[in-house]
Amino acid sequence: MVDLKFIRENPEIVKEALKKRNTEDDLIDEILNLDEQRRAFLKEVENLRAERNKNSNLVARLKAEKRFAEADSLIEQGKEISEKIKNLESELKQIEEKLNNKLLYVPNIPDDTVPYGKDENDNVEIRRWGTPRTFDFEPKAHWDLGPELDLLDFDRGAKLSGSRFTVLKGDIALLELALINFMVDLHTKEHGYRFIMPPHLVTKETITATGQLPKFEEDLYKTTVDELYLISTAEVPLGGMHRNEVLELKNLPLKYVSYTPCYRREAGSYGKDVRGMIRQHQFDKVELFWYTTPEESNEALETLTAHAEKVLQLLELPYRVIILCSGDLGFAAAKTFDIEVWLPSYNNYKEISSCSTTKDFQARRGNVRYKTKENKLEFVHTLNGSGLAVGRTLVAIMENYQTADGKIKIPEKLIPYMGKKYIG
RNA sequence: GGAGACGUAGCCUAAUUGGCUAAGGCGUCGGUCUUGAAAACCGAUGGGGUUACACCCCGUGUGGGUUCGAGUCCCACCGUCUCCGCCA
Repeated sequence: MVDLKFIRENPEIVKEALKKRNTEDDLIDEILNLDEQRRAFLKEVENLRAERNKNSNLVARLKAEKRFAEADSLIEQGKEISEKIKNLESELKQIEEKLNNKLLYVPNIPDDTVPYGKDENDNVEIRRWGTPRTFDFEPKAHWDLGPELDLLDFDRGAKLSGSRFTVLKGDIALLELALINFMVDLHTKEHGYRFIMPPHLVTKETITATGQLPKFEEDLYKTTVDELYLISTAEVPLGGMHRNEVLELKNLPLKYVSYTPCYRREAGSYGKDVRGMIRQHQFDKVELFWYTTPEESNEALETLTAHAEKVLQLLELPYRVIILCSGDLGFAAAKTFDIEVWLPSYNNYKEISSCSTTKDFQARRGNVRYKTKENKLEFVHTLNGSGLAVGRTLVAIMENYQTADGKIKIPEKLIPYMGKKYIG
């Protein structure tokens, strides 16, 4: 959530930010208008409340002095005041609800260092690592290789659950588990994260705090009976854990790593990545999440991104890092680095991690604060990043590590987790 | 699922049968003192309205209600604990 006060005082900056995101509409003017109405009503209500308070205090004093007749006449006056307050309050409440709802639809303001751009074509490459392998045979895409080796079963995935579901079988399922363990080990033992296993079903309040609701309801799976939402990323429970809490400065930064499946309806991605298991309704992801101070959050984004990159380096998978331009930035993010891994089947780099700072955007929505050295309560900054998307890592290994005789070599670092050097 | 107890500020704990300003402690920050620290003492320590101050409003799990007036009374919901039931 963007600070209402900030919008009020800097409407042009906020409008400009929205324009850079291609989300220009009259949202800001509506908010300013509602805010003005709200404050006008508030003033009136507060004056009446002050009058009521004065009145009832006087009643108490008169009664104590046994001046009952005078008290009775004040009680009559009090009734009238209360009636007025009641009416105004209900109008005020309606305005406030409208205002708050609008505020939840305002995306985060891009950081100054975010390049201006319209869409993904304007993202800027920052660095590359590794060199894509040159094959002395025709490499197969994972959607061919997987079924041929009876490791990926797209047909049965579709039979069980429809399109964009896949069954992982045998060694490839074990490789998925190995990857999860490998990533969690790295982040907990080398990078100092605390491992968290959160619920996968969360309340509306929780998923609103991280920014998936209310704007992206159509992308979420929702249970009907209890109105719980399936998480679309572990960012949701990790970012919701400290909702309405005050964190201790000495405990910051809090660094959490989590493994969860992620459930996404992928509404609006029809025709995108339809082959194979690049884009699924359910996929595993190891997620990194930070709670930190405003002073340290810029550097934290670099560190978090480096932690995600480390996974690819250890697996010796070529990748590049790009910074998202303003037009491609996610709703809650102020700045995002995407890590893209080399995929032979795409003959290109493909997103495997997205590392973002939301600054105080999520903390404001979730009311997560900390006490500064000066003893002030302030919103923390939150960051999140995939470390990594496990399914896509699996695909990258299958494609990049395939052999001429149609097998898959296991990356050096994963051999201890797999107990073998080849599968297939 | 059933029964009971409970929910107060960053934390812990008070508040006659509804009545003036939610008291006190701890922690934290600032100050006095000190070579430095501790102790002691003083002050500060939720949100909002007002350009800012003065001032005012709100804030006792959430939302309603009763009342001139609600931490206190009533209703619903959420959560925690205890016991019972069911269950991998």
